[in-house]
Amino acid sequence: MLIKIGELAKRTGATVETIRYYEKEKLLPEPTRSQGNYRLYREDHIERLQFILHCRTLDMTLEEVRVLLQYWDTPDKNCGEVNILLDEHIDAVETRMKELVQLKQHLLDLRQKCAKEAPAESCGILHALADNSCHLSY
Amino acid sequence: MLIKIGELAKRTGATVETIRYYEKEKLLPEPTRSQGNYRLYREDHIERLQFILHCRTLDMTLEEVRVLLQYWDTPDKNCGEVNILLDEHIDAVETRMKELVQLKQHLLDLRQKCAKEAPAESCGILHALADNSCHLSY
DNA sequence: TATGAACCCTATAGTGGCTTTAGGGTCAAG
DNA sequence: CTTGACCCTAAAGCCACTATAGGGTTCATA
Repeated sequence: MLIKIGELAKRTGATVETIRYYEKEKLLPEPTRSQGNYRLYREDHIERLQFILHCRTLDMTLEEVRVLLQYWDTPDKNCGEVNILLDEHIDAVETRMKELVQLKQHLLDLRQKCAKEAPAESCGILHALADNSCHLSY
Repeated sequence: MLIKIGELAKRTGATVETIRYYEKEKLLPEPTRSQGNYRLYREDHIERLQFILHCRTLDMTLEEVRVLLQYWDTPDKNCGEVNILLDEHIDAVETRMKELVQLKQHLLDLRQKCAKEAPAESCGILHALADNSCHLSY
């Protein structure tokens, strides 16, 4: 059961362009072609693309995905590095979350400084952003 | 009191390259030059660069910064749009935070699936990532 | 048989916000 | 007079796509 790229896109939620991009990046193997030079995909292509897309919804970089796919392709290798990669990724997400909590507080503080419309000259927000002794910077 | 680009970088925490980039993007005005064609900056350049850098630590895009700088440059304009821009930006940060909370939970769920090292073949993480009925996707 | 719409192809450029590289010039100290 | 720290420009590279230009294929309908 062979499907064309548009069908693969529909089934996985990727765009056609993204699929071609992943092929160029060698994350997906080159599929066979039809007489008219259309790409023809099999089940295992669907599964592999879904693997990549899952990783991407988890905010992994394509480099991280590449590492995971290597394990995927060599099933008898020890998967210890998979755990490490995931732990590091969780750390990165946590760090980013903490940054965003700080960030949001800074933004709320800043927003407080100009409750009403006024000439920009007297706008507390612009003054706070310009103030170099301001404690907004990290 | 005129300073060269390296000194400006040191005082603001930007890199020399970023400063030149902001100039090319017309966020910073072209400074005067020394005889040897070195850029020479004044106090107001420092303040303007700090304004931009503050905005960037608040994760604003350079387009957003450009809007704010416009108010900065026309002090008698009404600052209402500044408030709107900031409110929208706070919304965006909140949205991203919620996404990251979800994301982290997904990652922790996933990490659970492989507590110990094992051949990749039997690694629960890889299986979960490949499983197309997996509920990890958004 | 002609034609039109829906799909497919390649190659290339653009996005944002820098960073890096290549290949130089300037300037003060030793 | 040379060394080293600094400065200059122009262009390419980064990531993960997205968009654009300019075509070719396939299939149903007129």
